[in-house]
Amino acid sequence: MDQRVLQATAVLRRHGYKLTKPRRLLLEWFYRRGEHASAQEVFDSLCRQGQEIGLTSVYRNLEVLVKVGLVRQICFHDGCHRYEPVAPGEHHHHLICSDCGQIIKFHGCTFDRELAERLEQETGFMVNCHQLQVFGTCKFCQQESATKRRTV
Amino acid sequence: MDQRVLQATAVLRRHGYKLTKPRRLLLEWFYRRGEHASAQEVFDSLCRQGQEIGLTSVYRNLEVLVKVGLVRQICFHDGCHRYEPVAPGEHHHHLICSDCGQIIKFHGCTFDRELAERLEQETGFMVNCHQLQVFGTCKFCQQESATKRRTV
DNA sequence: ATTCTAACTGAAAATGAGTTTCAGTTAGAC
DNA sequence: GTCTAACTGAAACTCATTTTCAGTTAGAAT
Repeated sequence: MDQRVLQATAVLRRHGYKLTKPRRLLLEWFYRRGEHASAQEVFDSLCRQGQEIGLTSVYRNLEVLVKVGLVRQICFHDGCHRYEPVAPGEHHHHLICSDCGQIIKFHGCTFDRELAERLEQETGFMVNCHQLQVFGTCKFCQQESATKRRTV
Repeated sequence: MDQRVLQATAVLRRHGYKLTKPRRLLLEWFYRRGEHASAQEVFDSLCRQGQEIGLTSVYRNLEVLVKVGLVRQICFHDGCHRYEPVAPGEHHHHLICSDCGQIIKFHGCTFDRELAERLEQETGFMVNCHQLQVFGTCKFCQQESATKRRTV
C-alpha cells in the first residue's frame, strides 16, 4: 500500500475508525489525483475505474476524513462542497473566477502565527486552520466581457 | 428612506435593476440587523415583522444584491449560504467554531495589495475580493471536550 | 482460527437549500 | 396615462446531502 495511505490509515485508527474498503478507495483516489473534487465527481471517477462503492459511503467517509484532518472541505459557491487532501507541510489557497468558476491554486499565504495568536487572545478560541478564497475574473472572461461590450 | 438604502438604490439603478418592494425590504433588513444570515433566516425575520415577501424573491434578490456588490455571500460549511451587507471601507472576516458553529467577526486582515498584484501578474486574473475563514474551537467547546475527556 | 459485536456498508427514502416555471403585477421610461 | 420589460409569489422541481434500515465486516476478544 502507498506510504501516504498507510500513514493516513494510522491516523484513522488513532481516531477509532476502521480501515474499510470505501475509506481506502477514497484515500487512494485523493492521493493519486485529488484536487478540489466534489463528492459526486469522486464517486463518478471511482465508478469509471470499476471500483465498487456507494455514493452514501463517499459522503459519509468524506465527512470522516475531514473530521480527522486528512481532507479539507472547501466552498467555491458553485453548488456543492469540494474536497482535497491535506498534505502536511504544504499550504495553498484558491483563486476563483466569479464568471466561469475556473479555480487556480496558489501559494504564499499571508495569514501568520501572529494574527492567529491575536485572535486566540482576543476571543479565547483555539485556532486550528484557515481558508482563503480570492475571487476575480480570469483572463478569458475579461476578454469575453470586453468583446461583448464592444459588440452590444 | 435611510441614507444607506438610498445609496444602494442608486447602485441597483446603475446596474439596470429597478427598486422593487422585496429589494427595499432586503436592503432595509440588512442595514438594520444583518450579520451573516441565511436566506431562510432573512425570510423568517421579515415575515415575523409582518412584511409580505416570498421566499423565492429573497433568494432571487440576494443573488442580485451579491451581483452588484451590495451583499457578500459566505459559506461556513453549516448547510446553507449566509449573507451580509458590504460596508464600503469596512473589512472583516470570520472566526468559526468547528464544534458549535459560533461565528465571531474580526478585523485585521493580512491579505494585501502586494499579494493581489502578484496573483494578477502570475495568473492574468483581475482580483476583485477575497474571503478568509479561520476555523478553531471556541472557549466553551474547549471546556466541554476537556470535561468529557475527564469523565469518560 | 473462530466468535462476537460495534462499526460499517449500500440502496432507497427523505430532507432541505436553492432554482425554474408561469401567470399575473409593477416600476419607471415614454 | 400608456406601455412593456422586468419583476413578483406560489407551486413544482432539482439536486446535494442525510437518514433509515437490513445486512456485512473489521478487528478485538477468546
